[in-house]
Amino acid sequence: MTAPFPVYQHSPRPVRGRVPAIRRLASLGPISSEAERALMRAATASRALAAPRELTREGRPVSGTFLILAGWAARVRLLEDGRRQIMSVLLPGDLIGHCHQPRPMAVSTVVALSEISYCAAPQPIGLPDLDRVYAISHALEEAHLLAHITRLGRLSAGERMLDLFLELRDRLSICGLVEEGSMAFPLTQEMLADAMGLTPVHVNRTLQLLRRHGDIALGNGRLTLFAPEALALRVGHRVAQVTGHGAEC
Amino acid sequence: MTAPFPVYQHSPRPVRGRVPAIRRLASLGPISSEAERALMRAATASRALAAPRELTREGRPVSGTFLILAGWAARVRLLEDGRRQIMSVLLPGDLIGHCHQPRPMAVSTVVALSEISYCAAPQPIGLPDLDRVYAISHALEEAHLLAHITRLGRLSAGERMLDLFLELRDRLSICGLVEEGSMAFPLTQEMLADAMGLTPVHVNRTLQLLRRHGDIALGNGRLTLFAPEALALRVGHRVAQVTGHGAEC
DNA sequence: CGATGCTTTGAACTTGCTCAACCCTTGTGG
DNA sequence: CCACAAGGGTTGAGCAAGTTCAAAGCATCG
Repeated sequence: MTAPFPVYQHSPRPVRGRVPAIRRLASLGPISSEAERALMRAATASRALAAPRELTREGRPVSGTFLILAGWAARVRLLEDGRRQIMSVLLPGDLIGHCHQPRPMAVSTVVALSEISYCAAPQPIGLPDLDRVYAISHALEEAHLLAHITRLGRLSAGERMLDLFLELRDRLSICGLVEEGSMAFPLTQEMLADAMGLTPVHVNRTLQLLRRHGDIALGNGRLTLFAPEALALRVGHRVAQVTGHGAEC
Repeated sequence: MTAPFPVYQHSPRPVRGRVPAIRRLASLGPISSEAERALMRAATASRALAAPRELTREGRPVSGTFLILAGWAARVRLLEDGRRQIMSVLLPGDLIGHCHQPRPMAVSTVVALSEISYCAAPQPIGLPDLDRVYAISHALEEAHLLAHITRLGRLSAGERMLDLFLELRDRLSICGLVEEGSMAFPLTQEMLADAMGLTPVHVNRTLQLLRRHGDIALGNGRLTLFAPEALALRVGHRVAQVTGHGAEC
């Protein structure tokens, strides 16, 4: 009962990468046990943040790089008239505010979409593995932005949903957070609307179609994708991945 | 008649940053004369590419980092059924394929939208200025991606157009390519449609509205924005910029 | 028990899409 | 010099996708 991630208590044995966030980072490239220890140590000093709270604010100075340990967050932009756009969804193992330069300002506002647990990401100084893994993570994040642009620009409401669900599934499964095609899914329909550039009402109707069509099950904070490979084919979903020996760019 | 950029021949004297691409990079941070000479040298070995040709192909190995010297290009994604999304527009001074890691693969397809002139970007090895400027350029590019996501997700057709036009104006003026609010604008309405997630027909009608409203003049390869500050206010346009002492991130 | 937050429903409406044609300019070959 | 093809740009009419507003349903929680 002392483990910080109750969801994973039932994991049979303490395997390497049992913590979802570290599991993700380790999947991006080999990391030394020293680097892994630094991550574990950082995760010890975790902080919690409740649902609609802000972690960083666009234009404000930030105190460092954060690592999400549990829960979902998002980079959002708010327009004057109240319209909101979720620019990217941040999952366990994702970094916030990482960059190679001294960076006094945050580019984007980050809000918690569910209760989250996060920590300061360990400095990669003297840990080249970590540096490399951070860079790959950053490259992947950019790939996700590109995917989101295509989604918003050229996919219909139904395609958009499925494509996003597939991406989230891919990313969560790396963390070990998908079991039999089913995953915890804390987004409300309103958040989905803000991510997809739709209205909540239309999200609701689109979800109903997808359910009726037998593509998904969504409710009670869980999402299940049925025949995800077939869905991926249908919407032309591509998996963002680290290719070959290094990062994409 | 031997200058590679005929457009700038009339410039009265050879000022520093006379070449648009170098002018942009120099605007991102101070660069040593050594770094600037490296850029000039690289620009000497420029290559040309005609309008709908590809510079890199998604998933293909790439031979290095390129620097756009003149003309417009774009990062595009093609869907199976022929839909196309322009994910970002690349202008003189923009880098292609820059990243900190060994990068065997291109993340995105880059096509020339007009006749372009480009060169290999000089290696920043031993030139920390250049390294920093490249990183800032990269950070700005990400800021543009975020802006594009918001545009596609939450702005109406008219707002989208104006917001994109304003961004392009900001970026071109850094290169010294805007004169009295007017700039060369090589995009066809079809390309605009692919960038904005609209159909060419709707782009046409939206442009007509904007013209009638006295916001813009567009034709013969030139775009003029009337009262750009007022337009920026109207659509809530934000200028992506490098803040304070370092890069955004 | 009422309040709160999320989901669902209906009906009218608007924005943007589709298809199809036409126009205009530019360049090319007979 | 003209004909014609090709690549934009423009127009119209009908349609589909997504929005708006407003209300009701349904859990959970204090």
